[in-house]
Amino acid sequence: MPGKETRRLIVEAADELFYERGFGETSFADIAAAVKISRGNFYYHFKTKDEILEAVIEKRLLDRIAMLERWDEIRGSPEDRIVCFIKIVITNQTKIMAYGCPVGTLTAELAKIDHPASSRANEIMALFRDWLTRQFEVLGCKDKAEDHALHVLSWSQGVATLAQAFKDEAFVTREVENIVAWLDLNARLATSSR
Amino acid sequence: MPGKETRRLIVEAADELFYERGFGETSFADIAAAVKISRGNFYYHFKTKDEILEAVIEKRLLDRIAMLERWDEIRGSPEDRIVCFIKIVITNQTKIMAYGCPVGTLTAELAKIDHPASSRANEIMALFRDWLTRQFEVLGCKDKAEDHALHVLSWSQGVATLAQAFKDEAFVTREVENIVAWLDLNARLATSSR
DNA sequence: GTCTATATAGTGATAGAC
DNA sequence: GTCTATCACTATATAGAC
Repeated sequence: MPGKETRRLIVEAADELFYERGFGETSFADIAAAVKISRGNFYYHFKTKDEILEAVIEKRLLDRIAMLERWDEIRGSPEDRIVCFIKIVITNQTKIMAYGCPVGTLTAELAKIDHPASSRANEIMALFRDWLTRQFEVLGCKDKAEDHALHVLSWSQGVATLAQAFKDEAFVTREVENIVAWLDLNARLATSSR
Repeated sequence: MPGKETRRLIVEAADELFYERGFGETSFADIAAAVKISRGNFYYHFKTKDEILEAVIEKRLLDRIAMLERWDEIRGSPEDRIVCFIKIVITNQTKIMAYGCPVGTLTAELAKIDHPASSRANEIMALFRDWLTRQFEVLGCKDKAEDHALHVLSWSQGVATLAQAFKDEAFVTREVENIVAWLDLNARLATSSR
């Protein structure tokens, strides 16, 4: 069905534009122009701006779930998988330097204006937290698993914010080395105490 | 002169509103309403929205410079002063949970839309970086002073982002304890190697 | 210095032809 | 399912009276 295809294209374009410009600074006209459809047609697929935001958040959630499942399927230790997460800041460095972290900047923007979809956006952040917690649990960090998860997540947000502000590649590399060393230390501590 | 007073009130109100709602989501009408003046009068003091943004950034810079100078004047070690910086996330916890870090969220918003004042806003971030670098230098962390400065700054941004997303007070407290322990360790290493 | 009135452009959203 | 035309509203910004 070609109708669903247009809808998919709209969500895809909105996803990019919300990331690159922010939700508030992106207009229906911007999205319609990107998909090359009229503004009128736009409203056949989405009645309100909040509706398209909800669709974008849903897409982002599903994308991240798929990514984490791929990492789970990779043979390897939970430590390897946490390193996968850490290295996102290097993999996506160029985009992060330009637009920040897609998850962090959206949750911050929606929380600021107290938008109804704010809690929905937070689910993406919570998804990462819970996935990281599980990895640290498997690693053997029983009672500290969630603390460590939040620490790594918080670290990634801080690095993304400063990468965007200073565009300093060496800083990102150095911080990745530091946090991987921290992870190694905790992994060894957890293994030895078993 | 009462003219300067109105201008000051406008900048003060804009500063708050830009923090609480973001720059893009704050209109002249919002600011005028907060100061209780007409929109027309507003334009006597500021010709464009960028002009008031520049004034707000200038005010924020001066406010932070004054804060750091107060800390510098406090008798105590550079370690004590870095702890002052670290504890901002506790001092301003309530506001951070609602609106994030005023410095981090503004730099992120302006960088995203590639606003002309983006680099000006980054100066506030750079001010903290340079001040922290100086503290670490005095502490004796010669070649690692700036690395450590960026690490602490990045840490604060990460904590602010997650505090806003999860509103988890225990997380903030725990992270402060961790980074203070990290600072203590580095301070002792630097002192012993002198 | 402050006001009211207004110009102009853009926003989200709707109606109806094809 | 896609379009054009249009609505009501809000935004930044200006002109001119007081």
